[in-house]
Parts: sequence; C-alpha cells; structure tokens
Amino acid sequence: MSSPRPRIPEATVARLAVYLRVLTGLADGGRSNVSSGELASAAGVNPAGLRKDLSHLGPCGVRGVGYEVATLRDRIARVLGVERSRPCVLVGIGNLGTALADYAGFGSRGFRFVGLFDAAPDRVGRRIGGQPVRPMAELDEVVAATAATIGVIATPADVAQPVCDRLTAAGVRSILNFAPVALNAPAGVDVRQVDLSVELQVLAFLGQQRGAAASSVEVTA
Amino acid sequence: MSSPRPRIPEATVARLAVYLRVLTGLADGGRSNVSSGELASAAGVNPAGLRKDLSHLGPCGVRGVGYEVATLRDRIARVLGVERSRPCVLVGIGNLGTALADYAGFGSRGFRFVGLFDAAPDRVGRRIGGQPVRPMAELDEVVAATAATIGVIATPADVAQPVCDRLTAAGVRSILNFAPVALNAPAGVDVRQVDLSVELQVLAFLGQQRGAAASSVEVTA
DNA sequence: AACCGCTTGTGAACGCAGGAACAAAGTCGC
DNA sequence: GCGACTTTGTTCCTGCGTTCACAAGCGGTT
Repeated sequence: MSSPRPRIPEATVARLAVYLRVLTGLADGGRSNVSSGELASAAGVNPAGLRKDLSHLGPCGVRGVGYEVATLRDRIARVLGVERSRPCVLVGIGNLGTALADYAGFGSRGFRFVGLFDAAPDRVGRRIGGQPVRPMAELDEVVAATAATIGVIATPADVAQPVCDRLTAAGVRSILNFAPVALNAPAGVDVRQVDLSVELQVLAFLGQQRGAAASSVEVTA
Repeated sequence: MSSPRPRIPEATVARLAVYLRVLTGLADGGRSNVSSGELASAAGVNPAGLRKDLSHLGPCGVRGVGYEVATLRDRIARVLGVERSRPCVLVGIGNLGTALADYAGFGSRGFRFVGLFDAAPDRVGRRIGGQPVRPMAELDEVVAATAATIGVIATPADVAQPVCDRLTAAGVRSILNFAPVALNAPAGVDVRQVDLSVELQVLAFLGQQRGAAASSVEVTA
C-alpha cells in the first residue's frame, strides 16, 4: 500500500470529527466551497490550527479559493473510518441508554446500533427506535453475526467492568464507557471514558474561581 | 484573603473531579487511608501525575503513609467548589434531557437541577424526578429566584444558540452544551462542549488505524 | 534512640499541542 | 499576458502537560 498514514494526533482526530459535522451541514445547505476562516469559526477553533489539522490529510484545498465542501467531507469521513456505517452494540438501556439509542446524531454520523442489551427482564422486549431490547445472553451471538467492533456501556457503575469483560470476550475492540468507573480492558482494546458530571465540576470550579477573582479584586481595590 | 490560588491547570481540575469520585466511593466503603498508587490505579492515571495534581492543593498527605480519605475528599470538594450543592437549570427535555434530569450521579456530586425547561407545550407539565417541566417563559424568574449560575443545554442543535442567549441574559455564567454546535457566548461566560458522537468517531478512527496497522504488518511480513 | 523502609512532594527533561508569521500557489482583473 | 490579491500549507517558536527520577520526611522496629 502507498498510504503514508502519518500518525494523526488524537486531539486532531477529535477536531476532524467536528469539522466533519460542520461540513455535512454546509453540504446539506448547498454550499460547495468554504474557506479555512469560515470553517474554523463554525467549529470554534483557530484558522491556523484548522489548516494544520487538515494538512495531516495531505493537500486538500486550493490556494486562493478554499476547500471544496463535499470533497473535504468525504476525505475526512474516510480518514475517520466512518465512510461506511459502523455497527455498534449498546449495553444498559436505562434513561441514558434509551437516549443514546434514540439519538439521531449517531445514525447521521456513521454509526448504527445493531443490538440493545439489558440485564433487567422487564426491559427486555421493549422496542426503542424500532429495535427490541435483548437479554444479555444474546450478546455474543449478535456481535458475531453483525461483526460489531464498537460497544457502548451505559450501565450502572458497579456492573460496568463485567459488561466490559463480556464485550471484549465477544470480540468488541473499542468501548465507549459512560459509567463513572475506570475500566480494565485487555491490551488491543481501546476504551474511552465519558463522565458527564466531570464536565459540570470543571464548570463549577471555573465559576468559583471567577467569583474568587472578583472578590479579591474588591479586596485589593 | 490568604488564599494563594496557584492557578490550577484545567486538565488537573478534570482529574481532581475523578479523584473526588473515587475518594467518595472509598469513604463510603469505610476506607480511611489510601496511597497515591492505589488511588491512581482506581482513577486510571499515573501515580506521579496524581501526586503532582494534588500538590496544587498544597501538602495534603503524610509521607510514608498516604492520604487520609475523608480529609482529601473534603479538600478537593472545596477546591472544586462543590462542597455545597449548586443549583443548575436544564433546557431541552427530550430523551437526553430526561436522562440528565434523572441521572443520580449529578445529585450525589454536588449539583441539583432547580428548573427543567422545554419549549414544546406537550412536554410542559410532565414531571421528571419529582420536578415539573416548565415553559421557557419562566426561565428568567426561576434563575433569579434560585441564583442558578450553571445552565445545561440538551436541545436540538438549531435552537441551542438562542437558548444560550436567553440563559446568559437571565444571569447564567456557565453553560454545559450537549447540542452539536459551537456556541457564541459573551465574554465572562464559560462554555463547555460535550459531543457524544465525537467520542465514537475517535474510537472508529483508532479501530480503523489498528486494522490498517495489522494489514500493513501482513504486507510487510 | 537510631535505623530502615515506605510514601510523598518536587525538580528536570521530554514530547506535544497551539499560535503567529511567512512562503507558495492559484485566481481574478486589467 | 502580467500583476496583485486571496488563501492555503508550512515552519518556527512558545508554553503546557506528562513522565521519570530523586530528595525529604514520617512511622515502625530493634
């Protein structure tokens, strides 16, 4: 293969996902060209940084003109590996799990849930977004049949680790964990952690710091 | 004031929130002491980094022994500004908003929702977690009455910006945004963005990269 | 009372991300 | 056809975050 694969930094990958979303919106709106400045503004980043991010994909713009929306969108989608829809399984169909299963943003961005699982018998059989909630016993079978490589955990914290073990045993290679615990996964399995309350706590800290700074100004004044 | 306030890095603040969660769990389990190694393992970080994070709070451990769980927990809570419960308002009571309003993790970590708002008339009046969904018209009144400084946006993307404007106009100073758009907020207002599908796309990229690496090994082998 | 082992706290080096400035390149106008 | 303008791609640099490694300090033991 001639693919250079120049090791794209993870921070850049996360931003590429944002650019992809903006570009998709622009394409749907009929736009065909866009400049780095406009794209950066819509994505909330610095124009120079955006160009540096895109430079990891090789030259994909035209100097003096900008970027072609559809071309850039497709290129980013291919780099991110979402040019084809990827099958995912979701474990834990509580409030959050239901919201995730119903979230249209996943489907429009290259992900589809091919299996919803829960351990509670009274949740099994309910239909969410046109799909039935299945018992955990069917997990291996579904993962094998659909070749799903991504698993999402939206269970309570105390069962997240066993669920992680079952997912990896079934063949899942990437896990997105919403439970507030650090997961232990075998080597070769990527785990990403999303803790909703951590973000709130960072906000609380920034807000308190701002308040303290204001009052210290009063004191020093 | 004698508080030095040595400018804690934001990355450290985010990890402090994780340490706080782990410490709360340890305290509930009856543990009184913990070492940096054990704490780091439970939080999924490097022990040296954890000690450096804690060093921003001043000396709070005992050499040769470790950290006292309850003391450290209280100190981190005070630094983060969550030693008292903070009032928050939530706008957008769809699937995700309902999940957030019901999420017990917020309440146990120093946040309480004092107002749930939605623009859709058929959602107004429903009760979620013991609270009624209110019409947007009551937003200013509730923010003023409760002195809420934190707002959470869980609306569709196309109304997130106007909702942000209304929140800031009502006096909210910190915003947690789940809608997939970059918000424009006035100076002095902190905005944090959580895009659930970005995390999935990073996973997809890592998975694809791993697959490509494996096949290139085949080729070179 | 002195020693030894364990753990914290800190200092230094490394690597990475972010921002600004500059050169290359293509287009539009004349 | 030529020049000027616009915008990309790149390079340098500064600052931050992370990691490793060591010195300092405390408890337990003899």
